[in-house]
Amino acid sequence: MAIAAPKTRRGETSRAVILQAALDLFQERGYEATTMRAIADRAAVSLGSSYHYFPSKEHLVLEFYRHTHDLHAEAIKPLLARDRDLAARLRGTMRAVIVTCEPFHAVAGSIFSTVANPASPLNPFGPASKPLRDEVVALYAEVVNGSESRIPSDIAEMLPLALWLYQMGILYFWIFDKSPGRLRTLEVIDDTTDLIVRLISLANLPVLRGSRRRVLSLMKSIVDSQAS
Amino acid sequence: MAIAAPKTRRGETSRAVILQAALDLFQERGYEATTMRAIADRAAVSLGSSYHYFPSKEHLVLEFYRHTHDLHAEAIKPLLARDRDLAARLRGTMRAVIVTCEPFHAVAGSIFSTVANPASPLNPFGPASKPLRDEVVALYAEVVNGSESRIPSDIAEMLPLALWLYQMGILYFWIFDKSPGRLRTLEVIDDTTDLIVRLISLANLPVLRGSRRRVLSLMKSIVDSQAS
DNA sequence: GCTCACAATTGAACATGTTCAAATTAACTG
DNA sequence: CAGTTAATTTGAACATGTTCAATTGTGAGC
Repeated sequence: MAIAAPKTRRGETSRAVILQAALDLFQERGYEATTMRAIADRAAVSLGSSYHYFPSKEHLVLEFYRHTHDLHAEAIKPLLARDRDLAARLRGTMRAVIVTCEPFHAVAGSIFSTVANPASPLNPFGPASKPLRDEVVALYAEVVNGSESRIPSDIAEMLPLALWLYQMGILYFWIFDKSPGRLRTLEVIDDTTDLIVRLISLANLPVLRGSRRRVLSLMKSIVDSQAS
Repeated sequence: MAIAAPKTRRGETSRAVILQAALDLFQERGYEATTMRAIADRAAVSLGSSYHYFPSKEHLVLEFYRHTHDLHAEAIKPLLARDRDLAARLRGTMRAVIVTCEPFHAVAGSIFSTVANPASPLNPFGPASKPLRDEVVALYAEVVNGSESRIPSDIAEMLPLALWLYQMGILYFWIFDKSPGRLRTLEVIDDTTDLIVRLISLANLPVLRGSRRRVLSLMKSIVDSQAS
């Protein structure tokens, strides 16, 4: 799907310059307001050329998404190297998500809806976004595994995927957040990360064993059925 | 938002005929494949006329959504009148959702993404969809209140809204469900409704009191902040 | 029945995502 | 360096959602 990799020096520059123009314009004007013609103009390239490297406008969004992920991964490196407490790691990671995305808040609505569209091959569960999805899930695996908390293996197995979903939920909330400085989202992050860590520790209680087993096997079966 | 109510006999017929054409075509060909021109053609009306009654193609989707809700509400009436067991009521209601929507499965992806778009005024949390949202939440309130289960009032207060969200989650899963007869979704419904009922009853355990309070106050604060 | 304000209707025009066949340029081979 | 192949670039053409000024129909008040 990541069609038409450049085969030439010139091609590489073109691709890069188009992508940069798109990222800039998305940020300046938002997604809908940015036309493919405007992107081509700013990149000093013809309309057709843009389509040579990016099969659709949506594919540029996917690149945008990747861009923010890279920023995010970079931003939390120190935290993950330093802190061993699961709650702190999770909280820091989530805070970094929205801090990283803050410059794009105005655009994020369109981005999100484009990516969430089940009809699009770019949707988060589809094949086209698998590479990026795997990276994000791996990042959460590191958040979990690098902590000193001892997490039961059945939970640890599913947790990264669940946290990836959780991140999407937080982002969706953040998109709607009209509070000054998006402080509301930060509060929600603090509350929910605490809650998650607490629930994980509670999951060992005998009364919760049954539900825990059900939840995990449900998640597992869902993941498996999607994989096929 | 529901712009331009017909003021005339002729106007009413036109609106109805356009809507019917749209619903039919959405079902026959899917959302994207149905052009506004095709709708106008089938309705034997000009392109401009369609826009007189429906400000955009998305608004036709909202009508589509309302249509399925009405079907659903009708379908579960007997169940809600008969059965008093919460698990049964919830399970039946959810099963009816996907049975009702089954004819539209092919279209549902586009519908969902259109409606989920945070940038659209039609998104489920926005003002334009409030009337319908209120109806759906009220329906889940009836599911809960009509049961014989004694549900703590703090939970009962939030539950209908939570179930509305849950329904959207199930629909999202169902859209991706490729299993024959969408049996996978039915299984997931059975599992999750059981789980929900069980968790509600567990919520009275002393160890869970803290988490329960946190979850509910979090939900409440989110709802309140959205309302303003 | 006449008139007039307003509703309803129309279709051309516009903006924008996308496609494609043709032209141009780069890279490689002998 | 000449020639050939493949990558790149181009801009015109297309489809479709949307807008709007102009036209036509309708019904209320006299």
